[in-house]
Amino acid sequence: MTDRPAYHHGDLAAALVAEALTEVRVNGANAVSLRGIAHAVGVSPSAAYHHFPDKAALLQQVGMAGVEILEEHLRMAVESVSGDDAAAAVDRFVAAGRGYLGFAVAEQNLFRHMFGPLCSTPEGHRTDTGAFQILINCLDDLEIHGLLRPGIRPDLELLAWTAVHGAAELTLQSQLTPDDLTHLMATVTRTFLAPSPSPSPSA
Amino acid sequence: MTDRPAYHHGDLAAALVAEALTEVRVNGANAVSLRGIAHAVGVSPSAAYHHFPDKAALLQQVGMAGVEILEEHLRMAVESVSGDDAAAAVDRFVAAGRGYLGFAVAEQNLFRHMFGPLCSTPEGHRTDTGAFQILINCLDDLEIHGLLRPGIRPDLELLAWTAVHGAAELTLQSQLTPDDLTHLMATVTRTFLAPSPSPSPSA
DNA sequence: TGGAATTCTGAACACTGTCAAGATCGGACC
DNA sequence: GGTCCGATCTTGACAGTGTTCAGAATTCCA
Repeated sequence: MTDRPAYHHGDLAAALVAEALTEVRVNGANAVSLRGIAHAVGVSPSAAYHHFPDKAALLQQVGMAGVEILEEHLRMAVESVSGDDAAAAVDRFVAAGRGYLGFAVAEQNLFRHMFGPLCSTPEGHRTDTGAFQILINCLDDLEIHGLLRPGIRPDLELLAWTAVHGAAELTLQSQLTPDDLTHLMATVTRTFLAPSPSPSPSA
Repeated sequence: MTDRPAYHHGDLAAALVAEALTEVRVNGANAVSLRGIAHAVGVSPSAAYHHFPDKAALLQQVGMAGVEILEEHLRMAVESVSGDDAAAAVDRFVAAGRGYLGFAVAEQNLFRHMFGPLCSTPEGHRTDTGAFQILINCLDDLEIHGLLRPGIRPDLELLAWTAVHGAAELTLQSQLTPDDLTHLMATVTRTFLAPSPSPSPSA
C-alpha cells in the first residue's frame, strides 16, 4: 500500500507481469523487451531474474493472466442475458460464442499470445480452463430445457469449441468477414439445437 | 548451377528463404536469426537487405512457402483416394480434414508461423489460398453424388473450415487428444452428409 | 543488535537487426 | 576492346537485446 518502498518493491513480480501484460495488449508479444518492462516499472533489468528464470517465464504468466481476462469477459457476456426460459438459454449460448469472438478481435495481441508457442502447456487439458467450463454450463442449460437432440451433447461440445476458436483465429488472419461469423453462429444453433417448443411464428 | 559463384550468388533471395524455411520448421520462427541464416548460406548479414527490406519480409515469404507446402500436402492426401463413387467422395473429404490436421501436427512450427502475426495479410480472402479451394472441390464432389443435404452447402463450407482449423490450433496447444480429433471428423460427416445411397449394411 | 537471507544495482558478455560506405562483379554501350 | 554503371556483396559500426555475476543495499528474524 505504500507509495514506493524505495529499495524493496512491494510486489515486483506482479508489477512486471502487469506492465508486460499491457505491453502485450498494446504492441504484441514480440514487442516486449525485458529491459523496457523493467525500466517502466522503475527497476534494473537484472532485478527481474530474482522472480522469473527468464523472459519466457514472464510471458507465460502474461498468458495465464490473459486466460483469466478472457474467462471474466465470457462470464460477463453470459451473465448479461437474464431469464430462466429456453429462449434465454439459447441467447446465453450465442452470447458465449460472440463473447469469445469479440475478445479475440478486441484483444488480438493478447489472444494471439495466449495461444502462441510461448504459452503452450504440454500438460493441461481443456477442462482446466474456466472458459471451457462456461461453454459446459451453457450446454447444461440448453439440455435442461430439452433443446439438445438426444446423444448429441459430446459432439456439440467439441464442434462448438473448435469452430468458434478456429473462427477467431481465421478472423484475425483476415480470412473471415463479420458476415461469415454471424452465419457460422446461426449454422451451429440451427443445426444442433432442437426447434424450441416456445412460440415460433415463422414469417 | 555453378558450385558457388564466389561473389555473386546465383539466387540469394531464394537461398535465404529456403534456409529460413528449414530453420522455422526445425526450431520455430522465434529462433530465426537473420545473421544465422546469412551465415548458413555463406554470405554477409547485410547482403540480405538487397533482397528484403527487413527480417519480417523474409519471414513473410517463408510463410508463403509454407502455404504452398500445405497445399501440396493436402492435394496429395486427397488424390491418394481413388474412385468415382460416393464412398470415395466421402473418403476424400475425410482425407482432406485428416491431411490438414496431420500437417499441423507434423509441421507445428511452420504451421504456427503461417498463421502467426508476422504473416497476417490484411488483404487476402480465403478463396485466395489453394487449400480452401481443395475443400471446395471435395464439397463439389460430395454434391455431385447427392451427399449434401439441400441448402447446407454454404454452412458446411464455413463450419468444416473453421472447425478443422480450430482443432488444429487447439491440438498444438495440447487441448485436444487424438481421440477428440477422430470424434470431431465423425461428427461433421455424420451430421452434414446425407446417408449414402450406397449399400450400407450397418451391424 | 547482529547476522543472514532477500532484493536490487552496475558492469559486462555475446548476440541481435539495421545501416552507411566502400569493394567487386556482370553486362551494356560506344 | 575499353569504360562506365548498376546491382551485389563486405566491412565496420551503432543501438538495443537477454542473460550473468560480483557486490551493495535493504529487510527479516533470532
